[in-house]
Amino acid sequence: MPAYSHPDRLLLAVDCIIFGYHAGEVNLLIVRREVEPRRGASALMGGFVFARESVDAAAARVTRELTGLQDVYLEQFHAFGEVDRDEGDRIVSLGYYALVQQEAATRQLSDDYDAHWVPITEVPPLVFDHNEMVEAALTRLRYRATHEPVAFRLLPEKFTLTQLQSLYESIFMQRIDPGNFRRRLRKMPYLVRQAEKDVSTSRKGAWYYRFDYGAFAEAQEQGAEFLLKP
Amino acid sequence: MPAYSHPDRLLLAVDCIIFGYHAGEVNLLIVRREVEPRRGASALMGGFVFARESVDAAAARVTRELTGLQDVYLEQFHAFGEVDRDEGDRIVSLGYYALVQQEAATRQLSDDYDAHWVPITEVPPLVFDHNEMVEAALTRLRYRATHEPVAFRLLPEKFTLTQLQSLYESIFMQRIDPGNFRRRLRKMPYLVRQAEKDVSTSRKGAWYYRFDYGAFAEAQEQGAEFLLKP
DNA sequence: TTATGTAATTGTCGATATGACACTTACCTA
DNA sequence: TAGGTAAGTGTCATATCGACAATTACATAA
Repeated sequence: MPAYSHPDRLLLAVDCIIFGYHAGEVNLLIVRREVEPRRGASALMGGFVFARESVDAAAARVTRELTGLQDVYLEQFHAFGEVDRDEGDRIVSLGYYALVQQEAATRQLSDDYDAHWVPITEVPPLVFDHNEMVEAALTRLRYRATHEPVAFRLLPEKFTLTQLQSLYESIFMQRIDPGNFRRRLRKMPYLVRQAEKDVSTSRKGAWYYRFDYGAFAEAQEQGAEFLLKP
Repeated sequence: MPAYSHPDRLLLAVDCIIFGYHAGEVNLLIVRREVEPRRGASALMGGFVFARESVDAAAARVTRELTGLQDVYLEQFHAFGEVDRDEGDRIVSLGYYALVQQEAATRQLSDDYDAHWVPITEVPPLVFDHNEMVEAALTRLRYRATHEPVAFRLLPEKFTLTQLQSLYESIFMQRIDPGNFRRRLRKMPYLVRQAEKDVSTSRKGAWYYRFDYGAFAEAQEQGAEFLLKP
């Protein structure tokens, strides 16, 4: 079989869709391309997969290079492999999306890439098929945020239920009824109320909550399933 | 950036998890490996991605080589990229699952690969991480079959509702209440009853149905969403 | 001191969906 | 013609849902 005897070797890359959350909006971290083709254009942060590096490790490395953050939540969501998707060499790219705490990432942001955050509602034209990648990443994030408690990665340790609602409104780009949303939250024993309130946005103040991963693991063992629809 | 100046070139493959359905069971098409390492062991059908071929096209080609079928439903579901996943050269592999009509595929099956069907409940040990791939493919298939009308690809043109239920029972590996399942089906205007009955499994006979893709497209435009839970 | 406004939070209620299961239908065969 | 079996429908208590009203807490203005 010729396919096996003389296989072609290809360039394999990862592109990282890095999501943050700030002031009621989910944002996307984009960079200015440093290499030809399309040098200087807006793009996702990416990099090649090395021969002795797993693809997950490559995504983690690329994310770390830009944000300085370790242990970031990363999910691979799709491989993009049209022959002409890149304008130069043929490159197959694995799409990963990352969920980071925007404040922490911004603090350690590398200066080498001219990176900046843009709201996901105002993503500018990006190179190649990167806009398509962002859409696919959002689609996957929406699914994941509904079925797994991953969205909390975008929030600080302590957050209010109103913040959580705003986050979901931004992810799903739709308004959510506060009463119904909180009814769902009230049934989650792993959302534990803290002793303090956030008094920055209202006179009454909103209770801080924390996601208790231990309690969640316990609930899961009892057969409970996370489900949080917008 | 050294990553860009001297990128490594890798072997990129596709592996196809080919599902069929026969006699109440979802089956998996596996082959005997023709090349080292692990020549002769059971494996998924796979092949390398050529330099001038999209990854989707590679998956379609590999599926066609084995089954002789064109226009097969294929969905890419995950890229497997651990460094040591293959025992020989380092190969990154894209997982695709295919839904085929088992009878049609079996009729045209290539003799070159010693292929045979095994029930998904009795998948033997496969080479490398191929068992993991099968599990991941099933997980994705379960999601897709719930939210999109793809499972019909596994059935003949005309099928009975009991057959459809058996198919879903096999995909989800759980018993389904006939009354409740049929209540869901009854609300789908794009499932059209034919004039004939299948009298092979009961004295009463079961009405044949057909999935009307035109009617489904219409329903979708009206905002209807496909949802069929087990 | 009290009224007022606003965000936070809880409660209500009719409509709809769900799971468990009983019931009916059609038809061949003993 | 009685009985068995798969096919197919109906019932009902319970859970869930969306829409929206009502209440709470508290700082500030009057």
